[in-house]
Formats: sequence, structure tokens, C-alpha cells
Amino acid sequence: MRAKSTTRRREVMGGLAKGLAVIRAFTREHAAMSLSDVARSARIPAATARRCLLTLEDSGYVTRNGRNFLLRPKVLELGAAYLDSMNIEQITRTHLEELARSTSDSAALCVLDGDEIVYVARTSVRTLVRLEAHVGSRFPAHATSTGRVLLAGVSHDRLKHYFEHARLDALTEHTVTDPSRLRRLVEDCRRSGYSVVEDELAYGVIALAVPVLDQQGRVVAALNTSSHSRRI
Amino acid sequence: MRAKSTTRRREVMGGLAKGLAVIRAFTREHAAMSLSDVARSARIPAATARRCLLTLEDSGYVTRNGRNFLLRPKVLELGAAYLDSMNIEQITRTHLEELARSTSDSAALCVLDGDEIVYVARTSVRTLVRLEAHVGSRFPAHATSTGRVLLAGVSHDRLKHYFEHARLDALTEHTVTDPSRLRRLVEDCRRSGYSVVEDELAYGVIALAVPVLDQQGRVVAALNTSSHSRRI
DNA sequence: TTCCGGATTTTCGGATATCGAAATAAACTC
DNA sequence: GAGTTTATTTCGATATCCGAAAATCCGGAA
Repeated sequence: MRAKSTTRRREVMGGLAKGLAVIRAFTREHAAMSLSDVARSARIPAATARRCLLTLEDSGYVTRNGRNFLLRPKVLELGAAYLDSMNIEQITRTHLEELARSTSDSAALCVLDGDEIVYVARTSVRTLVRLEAHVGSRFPAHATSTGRVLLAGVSHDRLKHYFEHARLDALTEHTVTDPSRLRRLVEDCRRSGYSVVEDELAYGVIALAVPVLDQQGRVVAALNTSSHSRRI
Repeated sequence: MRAKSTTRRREVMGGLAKGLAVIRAFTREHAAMSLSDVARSARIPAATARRCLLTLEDSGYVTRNGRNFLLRPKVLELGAAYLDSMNIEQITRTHLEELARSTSDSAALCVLDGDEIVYVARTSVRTLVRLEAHVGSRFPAHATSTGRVLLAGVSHDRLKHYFEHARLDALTEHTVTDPSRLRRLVEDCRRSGYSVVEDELAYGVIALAVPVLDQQGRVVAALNTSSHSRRI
């Protein structure tokens, strides 16, 4: 007790972290949950889950239907703050829509977050059946065309950090999981300016990605277009 | 302050509400903010804002760039929980993309939240210049085609509540702000099953909306397609 | 450069609200 | 009605809250 309290303890707000965990506890399979469902799912005590839910209800993020709680669309505003601040709308207008129209296929704008890519905007004509994705969806960077293009744009240090920490799991038997091979593919991206990946994220999915650069020539996002390769 | 003098005080988590306010403080104009900017913007003491930001940084929602904080794409996951739980992807695939393709214009899927509509998904070919919208964007229900279709689908009680509380502000000189006239327009929607609105949300914008029904025939969302009407 | 003044960030401490286990109450099951 | 699960309340220990003070940073003048 005394020993640990003397050391510099990082001051954080437990309640905030728990409340966010509560929001994230809701999924497609668990769209409506009772208090105890939420507590179990978010791994927090029932009394705390209750306080979180009441607070979220008070501020309009959650609503109650009988004994069940569900998310309200207001939670989208939290993401909207990001989309807004990143000026996603402008990039979308510039690139995404033309790409989708010209290829008549799915197209998406993604950014890198840790060792995953995140969908920031998307348009599609026929959605990939085996890959449900929407704004905010995440996939491991190493198995996606977008991810490789984005990795090609980060600093040497960050790339080093990526290879030290990322888990290169195989998602299909074609997924590249060998670090040095992946490193070579990323370098190819840097040279060629694009990346094509087939059957590495899921069977039957082929995608092509190119970087989106800012005025200084830095990679700020990546555009991809994807399609079915073949049936399996 | 002995005992619970203030009878039955609603127990809430102040920290959670404040943390969410911090996320929402970020906007296009203020994409990167210092601690004191955030505190000012969210109307909370600096010391508290600091604890919120450190917590959000710890959990990956916020990052630091020198003395400035910015949102990370992880905040999109909070909205993704909603999109996921509402099965938006399926509705999008079913309706939105076909509409966008067939009309070659902007199309969006919206839901009602309070007296506003919220964009839940969108696709567009040429974006309306005067109306930047993305997933999570909100507009007042009374001035939008989508809003009227959605209002036409709510219960009598909720509609009553809407007319008692909503502020029918004029956004252009064509905006319908008279409650009884709006009520008639909403009833028209209920009968006809669609709504067309021109120049009421912004000059030069015309939109048409139709409801999306669930198996029980309840209105769960509305689809709209919009376009320029004329230059002003 | 060095120093100063103002703004920002961090620390501090007492008052107060939250945490969470456990008790109680309510609801549901059989 | 007894047994089981779920929801709510209680309460001492503890962490947060926030005003204010201290430390730090920063830009510009000398």
C-alpha cells in the first residue's frame, strides 16, 4: 500500500474508461442488453455498469426498452467529431466517389491506427459478401492492401515498432506472415505507389490500394477498391 | 450536508459525461487543441480536462502531438458499435447503394434522434457543396425530407411531444416553421409514403425521402436522395 | 543570447462523489 | 411457493473533483 502510493501513479478517470467500455460492449449479436449482460460483457461490477448506463442515458447516448438498454444514434457524434476534425468529407469528395464510380466496385478510405487499418469512409456498389465493413471497422494492416500502403508511408521508427509488436496472424493460407517478406512488400509499395492483395484477408477478396498524400507529400490515408477474385 | 437532504439524487458518473464532452469538443476548426483549449471548449476545469485527456490517451482514443491533443480513429469504434448493433450494413446493401446508383446522386440513410435526423450511412456521387455531411452528421428534422418521413412514422404521443418541444427555426426563407403547416406536411407523408423538400434546409438543395420499414411495418429509418435544385 | 511577463500545464489538498462487495429487493422459473 | 437470476441500495474505503498555487513553457525585449 505505502510502497505503491509513493511511486508516481498515473492519474486517470476510471469512470470514463469504464463508460467507453460499456458503449463498446454493444455489438450486432448483443444490440439490446440488460444491465447484467452489460456488466458481464464489459467486465465491470453491476453497480458500476448501472451508473454508466444511467449516465449515458442521461446524456442521450443510450436508451432503455423495458429492462434492456440500447445505443442511440448520438454515439455516432463521437465518431463524427473525428471525421469532422480530419476533414474526411473533403478527401471523400475528391477521391473516393470518383474511384467508386469509375470502378463500379467497393471503395474505401482508410487510416492506420496501431497495427490495424480503420475504415473512415466507404462507398460500394456491391458489397463483399464475406466482408462486412462500415465506418469504424478495423482489419489487421498486414493482410490488407491499404495497410501495406499506409505502412509504406510511416517513419522508419514507427515501422520498426510495427514489426516488433504487430502479430502477423494468418487469416487465410495465403496471408503473408513472414516479417521479412512483409517488409519487402511494404518497400515495394513505397517504390511503386500501390499495393494489390489477393486472398490474404479473406478468400475471394482482391483489393488495390493507393496512398492519399497531403501538401507535404506525407501519407495521410489510403484509398482502396476491392472486388471478388474468384469463388471458393 | 447531513444525509441525503436532497432527496433521491440521481446517481451519475460525472467523469464519464465530462469525458464524452471532451471528445465532442473536437471539431473541424479545432482538430488539434491544447489542454486549455479543450477545457475552455468543453467548459470544464483544466485539471479535470487533463485527467480526461490522459485517460482517453491511455485507452487509445486521443493522441498527443507536442502540446496539442487530437482524436484518433478509435473513436469511430464507438459509433461502429451502434452501426453494428443496428445492422446498418444490411440495410445499406439492400437499399442505399441501389438508390445511389440509379439516381447518380447523393443518397443517405437516416434515423430520427430527438428533433434531429442523423446520417447513418451515405453514398454520393457529387456531394452537395453547401451541405457537408457524413456519418453522424445531424440536421433539424423539420426542414428535411427525411425528417418528415420519419416524423410520419412515430407514435401519436411522440409526435405530440415533438411539436411541443422542437424549435422550428428557419434555415432559409422557405423553411416551414409554422407547426400546423408542418403537421399537415407530415400527414401528407404518412399518406403518400414520401416527401420532397426544396430550399428549406439550404438554398439550392432538393431532396426526396422514403421510409424504410421493418417486418412489422414500423418506420425504422428513411432513405433520401438529394441534388441541386438551382443556383442562387 | 538572457531575462521578463503572461499563458499554459502540472501539482496539491480538502471536500465530496464514486467504487464495488455485499445485502436487499424484485422478477422470473419451475 | 421455493429456488434462481437480476436489479437496486447500502456503506466504508478510496479516488475524483476543482480551486488555487507552483512549475513550466514561450515569445519577445533588451
